[in-house]
Amino acid sequence: MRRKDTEKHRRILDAAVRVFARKGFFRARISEIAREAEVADGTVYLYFKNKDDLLISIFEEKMRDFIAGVRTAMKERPDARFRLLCLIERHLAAFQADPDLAAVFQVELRRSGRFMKDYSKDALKEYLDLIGEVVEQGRREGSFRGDFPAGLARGLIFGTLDEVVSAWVLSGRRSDLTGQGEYIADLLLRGIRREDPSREGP
Amino acid sequence: MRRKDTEKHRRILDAAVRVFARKGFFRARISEIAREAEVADGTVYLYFKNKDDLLISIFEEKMRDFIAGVRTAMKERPDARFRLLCLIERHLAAFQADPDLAAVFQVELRRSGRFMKDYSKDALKEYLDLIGEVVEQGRREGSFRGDFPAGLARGLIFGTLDEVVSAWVLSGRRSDLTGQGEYIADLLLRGIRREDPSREGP
Amino acid sequence: MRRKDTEKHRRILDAAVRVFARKGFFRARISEIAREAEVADGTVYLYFKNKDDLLISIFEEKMRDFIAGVRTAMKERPDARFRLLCLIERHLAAFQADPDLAAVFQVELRRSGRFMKDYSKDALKEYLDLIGEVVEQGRREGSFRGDFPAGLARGLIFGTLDEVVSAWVLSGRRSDLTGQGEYIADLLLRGIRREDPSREGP
Amino acid sequence: MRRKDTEKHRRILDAAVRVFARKGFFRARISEIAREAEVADGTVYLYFKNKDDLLISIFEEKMRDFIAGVRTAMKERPDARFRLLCLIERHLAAFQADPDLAAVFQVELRRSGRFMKDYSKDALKEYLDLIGEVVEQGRREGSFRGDFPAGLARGLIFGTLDEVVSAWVLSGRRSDLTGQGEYIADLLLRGIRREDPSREGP
DNA sequence: CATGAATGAGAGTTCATTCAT
DNA sequence: TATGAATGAACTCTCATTCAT
Repeated sequence: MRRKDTEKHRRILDAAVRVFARKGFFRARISEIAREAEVADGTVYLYFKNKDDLLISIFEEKMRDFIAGVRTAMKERPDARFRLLCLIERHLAAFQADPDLAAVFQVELRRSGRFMKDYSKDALKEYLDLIGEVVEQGRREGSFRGDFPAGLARGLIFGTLDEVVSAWVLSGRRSDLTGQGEYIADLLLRGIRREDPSREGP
Repeated sequence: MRRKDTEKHRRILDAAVRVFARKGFFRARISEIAREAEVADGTVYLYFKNKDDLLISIFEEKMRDFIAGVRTAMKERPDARFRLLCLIERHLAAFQADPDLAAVFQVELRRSGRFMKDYSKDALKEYLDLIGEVVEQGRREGSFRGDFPAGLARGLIFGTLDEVVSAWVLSGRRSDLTGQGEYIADLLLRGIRREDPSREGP
Repeated sequence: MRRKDTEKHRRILDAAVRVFARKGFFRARISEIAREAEVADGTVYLYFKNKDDLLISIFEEKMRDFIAGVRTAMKERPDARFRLLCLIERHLAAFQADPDLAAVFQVELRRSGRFMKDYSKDALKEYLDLIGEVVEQGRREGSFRGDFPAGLARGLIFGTLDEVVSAWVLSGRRSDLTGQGEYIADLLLRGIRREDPSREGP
Repeated sequence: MRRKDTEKHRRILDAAVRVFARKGFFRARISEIAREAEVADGTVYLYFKNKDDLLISIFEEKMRDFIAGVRTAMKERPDARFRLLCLIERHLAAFQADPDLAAVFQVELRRSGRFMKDYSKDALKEYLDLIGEVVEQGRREGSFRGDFPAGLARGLIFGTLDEVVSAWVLSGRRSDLTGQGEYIADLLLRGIRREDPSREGP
């Protein structure tokens, strides 16, 4: 029964992502999400409080899974620079693999700042914290610069990734997103890595 | 009477921009737009066919004014490179000056591709044509490269500007948009200008 | 100015008959009536209190003209039987000559008994009285039977005519209405005329 | 659950008949129909597409029931002449038993020919076909004349019944409708029956 | 847990009527 | 008088949400 719950919950959430991406939040109908999830309309309300909660849950649950995935993957890479590269690649890959999710994250969730501000602070903050941890580690290890606020580096990294994905979504998701990972990593690392002292030598 | 018509039309359109930006298209209520324009609900329908038409009209009328402004300003600058710089600066300045308009253009109008595809082709095409004219001029004058499709240059210029503005809107419209004009112009010109032959000399 | 008033009043009333016949009372728009009468919307309200009043006025004014016409025509025919024939023929001819008016009288005015009951009693009563006068005259002259209530004869005559016209309207106004006058007159007269005593003689 | 569906559907339809008869189609409010059917406003739209569909459904469903009833009753009467009498009596009785239905059929449904022409052709045609079948049978049996188009007899029968009911409705539904059945049957049969050959004998 | 029929608040829109010009 | 732009009440219809089964 537990498993069944989880499975139905997941089906509804995934159906919601597809319908929100296809129709936009307001044009999406609960009945259409229910039909696509192959449950009754009322069942949606056994798993989610209301339509808004469905949107927020998409954000929080997908973020939680994503963050957990990034943490796991990063464990295998001790070096902060590689951990950052890993994070960047996973960020891009996650959206490239699920363009509907990308549409919902980059467009629907931003529509009215209310969602981000009122409800979804925690999941976003956890992601920002994860980025912050990598930056902090890089500083401790001496590979990242320490001469500017750590929050700035965190914002730079997240902001760049976010803008790249938004541009990709708004441009019709035609180009290759993951292919840009290396360039972005290179660009970002040039900005935040400590200048190689060996280059300064005589 | 003519002036009054125009003035009320303008008041409703501007109120719609504000309300659409604040609430999003779907959360916006005709009654709120009417109240903000200080007219009766029914008056909105004397000037616009329906709620959708209000959104489309914002696009078309603002675009028309913007394009007319760019054309006028460009007349004073004979050189294609300066004309391009002028266009870039005006594009950024227009949105910076009216952040609500930016929100409507970059987010609301994209929601369902239908608007752009079904209704607002003409106004957008006219802008793309204007950009195309500048490219064409630059090629005739010999200052722009001619070794790739003209449409590509046009798309590069519009796409870059559009992405920059979208990123600015989605990031909360905090940064300075016009300040980026020179960099963008520099970047774009590096891509499309003809290599200076004098630098290749002995 | 008096003439102008009258002329505009008439134009609006005639336009209303046409539009009511074409669209039905509820689908008819004041703006359409005004356009068809070539006056401004507001002008309609200088001559009629409101939309209902327009319908009632059609009934009352057309009835008044019709009754006046019947009275004039009847004066030339001293005999009650010929007067009745005259009335019948004019009743049918009036509607045949103006099918739009027929549609309004037989359908729109009946829709909700309210009009007939609340507003238009007088004009209708005057017509019933006119019929009653003819019946009364026939009785005095000895040509009509006197052995049943006068009101019954009046009702028989009006009811028959009304039913014939209604059937004609509802059937699409295709057949010839006036052509039925003689048969109707014959039918009615057989019912109400005094049996010819000469036939009873030995 | 099936029974409940059917029962609510029926309640709404019957309430609509009453309210349409009382107020006319345009003055009738969905909210009033809902209240009279003891359901919520929205429930009306679970069973009927819109207000127009409600009117059309009244026609089609009542016609279907009526036609089925006539067919059943006619089975017990093998003779075409008695079958026609049966049809006439049921036609009149159906409306006499439900004067509200009569008002809707004879007045509301005719208002704008659109309903009859665009939507309700099938149900009406089925009734005309039923009448046609009786005429055809009478001809085969030799009791009805065969020297004029069959469609004419069908039109005569339906037209007469329709006019009689319309007249009854428009005159306030005061008189006895069913009582006229025999006269109407007699009248119609005199017109379409084959002259009795025995009367012609020597 | 699951269902889906029922609910009813609330939206966009129309159009009879008014009134400043 | 005549106008027609402006009004806003009132309508139909949608759809998120509930709850008896």
